[in-house]
Amino acid sequence: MDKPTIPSLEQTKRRRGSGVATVYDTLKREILELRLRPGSPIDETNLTERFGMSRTPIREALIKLSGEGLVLALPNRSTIVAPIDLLDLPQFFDALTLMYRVTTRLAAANRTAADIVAIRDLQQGYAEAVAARDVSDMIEVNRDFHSAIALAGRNRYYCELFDRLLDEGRRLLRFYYSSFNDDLPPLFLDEHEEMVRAIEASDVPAADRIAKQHADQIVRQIQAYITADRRENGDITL
Amino acid sequence: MDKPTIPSLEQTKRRRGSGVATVYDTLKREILELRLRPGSPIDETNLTERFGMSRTPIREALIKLSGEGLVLALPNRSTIVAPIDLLDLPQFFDALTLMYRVTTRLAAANRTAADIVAIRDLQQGYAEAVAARDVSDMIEVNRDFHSAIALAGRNRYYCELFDRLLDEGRRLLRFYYSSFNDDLPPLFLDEHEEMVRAIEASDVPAADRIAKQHADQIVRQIQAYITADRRENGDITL
DNA sequence: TGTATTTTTCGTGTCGACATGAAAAATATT
DNA sequence: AATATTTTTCATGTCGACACGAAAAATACA
Repeated sequence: MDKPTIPSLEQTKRRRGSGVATVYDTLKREILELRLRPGSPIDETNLTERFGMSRTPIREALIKLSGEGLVLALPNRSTIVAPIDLLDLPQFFDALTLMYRVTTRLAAANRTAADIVAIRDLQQGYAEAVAARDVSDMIEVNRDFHSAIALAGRNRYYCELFDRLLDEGRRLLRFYYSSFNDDLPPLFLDEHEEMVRAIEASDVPAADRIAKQHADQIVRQIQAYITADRRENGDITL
Repeated sequence: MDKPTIPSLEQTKRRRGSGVATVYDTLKREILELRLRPGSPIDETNLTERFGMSRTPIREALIKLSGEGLVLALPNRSTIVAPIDLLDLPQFFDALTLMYRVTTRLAAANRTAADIVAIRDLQQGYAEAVAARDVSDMIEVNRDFHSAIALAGRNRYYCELFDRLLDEGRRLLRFYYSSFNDDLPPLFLDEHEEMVRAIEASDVPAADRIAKQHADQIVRQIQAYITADRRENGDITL
């Protein structure tokens, strides 16, 4: 098994303080893209060789990731990539739906012209990813799109929780789409467009309605996948 | 100025792994109780002497605290205790109110008998703190009371955000009550009692209504304090 | 042969020390 | 005297090494 990309073997003497950031960003991305399998152990000593730095900055990056729930630190034992617990899904869906609604409402109420530009930009990027049939990009841009909406709502508490949920959702979506390798995931372009229009029009009730509808649709899709009967030997004669 | 309590000068060789936990717990408590003033710098070397341990575990504790927003790490400069930004208050109140409602609703829907016992226990503790006129205890037990309700709601995402908000609220309440040294803060005993009853009766609409009412009252009180006219020389003849 | 006990392995938790860069102090300049 | 520049200070960022403890391997025992 080949290791995920080694980010910098060139020992060009990193900027002071960039060590933790590098490890943090790299690992976070790999975790969210499921390149690090949920539940798999993370060995500090390995990372030492991989990133070409001492254990201290690696350790600090892991602690930060642990604070965000992306890894799980087992005392005196190796840290592991946060498992995806399917039993937590109902909680997750509930929180996700609420945050979709609250952030979209607030965005409709508080958005500035600059916010609209940023949101439209990301919506455009999403459309391009859809056109290019690039599932990876679609997932990532979709996340950024909703995060930008939350940002326009101007509530850092919601932003933080929502970002965490969206990240967790990214892992779920990866999990979900990985089984439809050639199939394109459903396109949210229309709903996104409606959402942006409601925000731009400062129409809070409409924003709330569309957010709820959007959340419901996503939840339904993931649920459908999870509960799908994937037994391949169900029909054989015994 | 005397330093806050030195927790362990006895060098009884702490258990492995307890270092970070000690520093984390101690600092967190001191921050929430405003014994460490918001915005004041935290010197790692000082803590080294104070806790009698190397900088590594202290550093890791600070990183954890930073992840929870309790301290702010300035790159290449000293970490500071998270400032209380009064401009963030509207956001804070909005999120707090929503979380009060959501967690209380969920508690009414999902509580077990054991949850009720735990909640009643804390309610009892709050009553005792009120009777003893111990403001510190009141603030702390009040926080635990609502946290227990959230726990009964069985949604870890809400629990996490709510705990953070309650912690931040603890600092605000401390700030608030510190100016009424001998005055007792308003007693929420009745509202708490109503809340527990709604949860016990699994009455979601009632739980929601009381939670909202409770939140509104707290918000109004803090707002009243903040906007209070504290000019002491307003009436002098000039 | 299967289970209990000891030994070994090896990764984490902690330590002391050095390097770096930002703030403060000291000096030079107008 | 006031400002600009250099020097010094010192806390942070990073490093390599040791210690402890848990899992795994090896051994003893039934």
